Amino acid sequence: MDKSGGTGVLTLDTSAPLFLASSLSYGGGALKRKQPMDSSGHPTVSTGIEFPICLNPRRDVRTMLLAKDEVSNDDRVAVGEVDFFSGEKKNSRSLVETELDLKVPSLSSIKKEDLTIQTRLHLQTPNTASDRSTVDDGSSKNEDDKEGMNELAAMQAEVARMKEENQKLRAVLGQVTTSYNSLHMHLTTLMQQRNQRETATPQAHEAMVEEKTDAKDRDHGGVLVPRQFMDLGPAADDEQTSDSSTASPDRSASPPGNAEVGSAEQSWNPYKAQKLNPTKPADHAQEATMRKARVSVRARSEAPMITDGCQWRKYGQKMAKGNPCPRAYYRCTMAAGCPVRKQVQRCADDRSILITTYEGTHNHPLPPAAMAMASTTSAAASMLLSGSMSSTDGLMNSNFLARTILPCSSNMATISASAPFPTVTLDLTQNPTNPLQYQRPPAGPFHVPYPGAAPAFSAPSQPPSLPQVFGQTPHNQSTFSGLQMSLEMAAAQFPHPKAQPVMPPSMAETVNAATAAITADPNFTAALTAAIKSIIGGNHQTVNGSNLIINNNNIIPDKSCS
DNA sequence: CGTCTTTGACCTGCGC
DNA sequence: GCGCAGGTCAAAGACG
Repeated sequence: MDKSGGTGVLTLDTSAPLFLASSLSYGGGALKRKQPMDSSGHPTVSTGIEFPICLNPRRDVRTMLLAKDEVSNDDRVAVGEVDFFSGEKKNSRSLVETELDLKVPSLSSIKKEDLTIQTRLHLQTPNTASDRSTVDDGSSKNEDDKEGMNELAAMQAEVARMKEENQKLRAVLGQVTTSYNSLHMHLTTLMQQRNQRETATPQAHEAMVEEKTDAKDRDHGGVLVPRQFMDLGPAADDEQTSDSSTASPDRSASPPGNAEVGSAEQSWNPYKAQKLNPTKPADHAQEATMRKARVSVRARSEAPMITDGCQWRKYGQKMAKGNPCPRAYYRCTMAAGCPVRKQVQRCADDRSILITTYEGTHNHPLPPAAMAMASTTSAAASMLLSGSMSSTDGLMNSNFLARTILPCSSNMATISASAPFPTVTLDLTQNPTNPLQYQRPPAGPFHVPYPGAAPAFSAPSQPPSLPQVFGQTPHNQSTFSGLQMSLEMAAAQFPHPKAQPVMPPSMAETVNAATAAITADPNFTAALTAAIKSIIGGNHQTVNGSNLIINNNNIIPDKSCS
């Protein structure tokens, strides 16, 4: 086992199936066979492919990896242990697992849950070596067996208790996450208003002051979310129920005086919205920004479009300049007035690559299969909105993320934040050398709620679960080659000289801020990670929109696709 | 008959 | 102001 450059990439030998063990273990157990040791006497696993493990380093998450060929039937021996919190390779004590160990038949069935939430308990006798020698001696074997049985029984009871505690902690984590989202969105709103106030005309400034006052009043009501997300939240649900008879949700059929319906329409069509309600330019600017935040997915697929769990209706098709393949426009039809749209277009150079660009946030409950994209796009939208914060904030966040998300790195190229619209690009086209496919994690409290949505809204009829990888038809399955948060990019603030000629300072600043905001947000990280948690492999980053590829801090123009 | 797709027209923003 | 490109609308047709 090795750790690779502080990126959290574990290098493993996959010639032997791995066991991902929980951390409940105790020393002093019988070790019936030797394990390979490194020079420092620590157990080792020979290197092979890179196995990215995405963890939130701010949580004390530790993972042991067991090589199957190092494990006997009776005793499973931990051959390595990495502390993801510090990034250090811990003293790899020989540990004997208990029944809590999560044994999985292969890497492909490792779940994110296994990697992110674990409870740790070390009950280690003071002198492991003496225990080992005692066991190996065999003279007091019966006595040891009895003690072992007693310990085992105690451990089993402890395991049950810890499982319960773990569940409680998960619930708390979910609540904290929700609260954080709400606060974050409020902060985002305030920063938006500040930025707009700085650039607004005096008249607009006055309007902003009034708007802020109104917002303050609303804040006293306990709702602290940007306007669009308010509109797309429960209020939008109200619209959905009250206006469900409307056959065409995108038409301007909103009756006068119905502010919520009108705002939903506004978010859908900002041009009409400005005509309908020209008195609040700040709101519309913000809505437009939110609406324009995009998530682009590049995946290899022969299908006309990827299956992401949502229902879409095609409403247009255009020939885009520089691409012989037409661009199709779809809108979400799972609920009336849902503002989410997507564009589907094939890459000009490689027509096997399907580029799907999502825009907007769903205003309705989603099936688990659709949660991946929904979480990703909604989180991206909110985080990209945060990207408009000052560069100082972006710098702060980038440093923050550099400290915190490095272990979350994996090998896929994905991040983009660029003009004209802030965009996150998930490049899933890199052919995976290790096409691992995670199973969908079990439903849990940790999810990315709709940004700014009240708890009531985050509890739809179908409880949100961790996003499932949006799938392809079985015969034409897209494989994610890996996800890579733009960690090095943000942390280094584009230090490489090559970056300068191709990226104007303002653009770099924008990308930095957006990237920092995106990656510093644990929810977005979680959403993105979960959305493409089958990602493993590849090793480059892209900054799309600005047509850049960022690879190990080198920024090069991306002319592959239009 | 309802839903969805197709496709030309229209609208808007932007650069010149 | 004009042209271009991106995005959207909406009528017509296809399909089950």
